Amino acid sequence: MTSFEQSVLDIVRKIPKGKVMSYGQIAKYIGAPKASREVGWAMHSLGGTSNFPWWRVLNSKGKITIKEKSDSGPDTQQRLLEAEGVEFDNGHKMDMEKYQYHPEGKTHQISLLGLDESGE
DNA sequence: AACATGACGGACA
DNA sequence: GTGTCCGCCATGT
Repeated sequence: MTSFEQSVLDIVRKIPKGKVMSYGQIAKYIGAPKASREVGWAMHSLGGTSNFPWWRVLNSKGKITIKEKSDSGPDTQQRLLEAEGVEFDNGHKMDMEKYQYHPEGKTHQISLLGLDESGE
């Protein structure tokens, strides 16, 4: 486990319920803006670890680009997100601007969505 | 060591 | 808005 992966896990665990972050955003937050693929690889390594919110991570387009897997596929990820209140458009995309989590940027008035951001 | 691939992202057409 | 290409970085063959 590299320090990079450690950082990724640390950040992803801080994403509150009902919110998401993009691979590139996480990489940038860590200090390696070009290592978006590394973040993706880190998630791949975890391969559906249930005790960690891997599903709150998607690409900058708000699209689930995860590869089709048996245990943790795109369907599973979308289902988990919708279960947290994330609305998907056309059944496969979501409003990134609306649900993206900003660790430092203080969450805006997301409360109007009716989501309980205090729920970790 | 070299080449191909990938849970990415941004620039272009 | 969609499809393709190129750049990045790590891994697998």
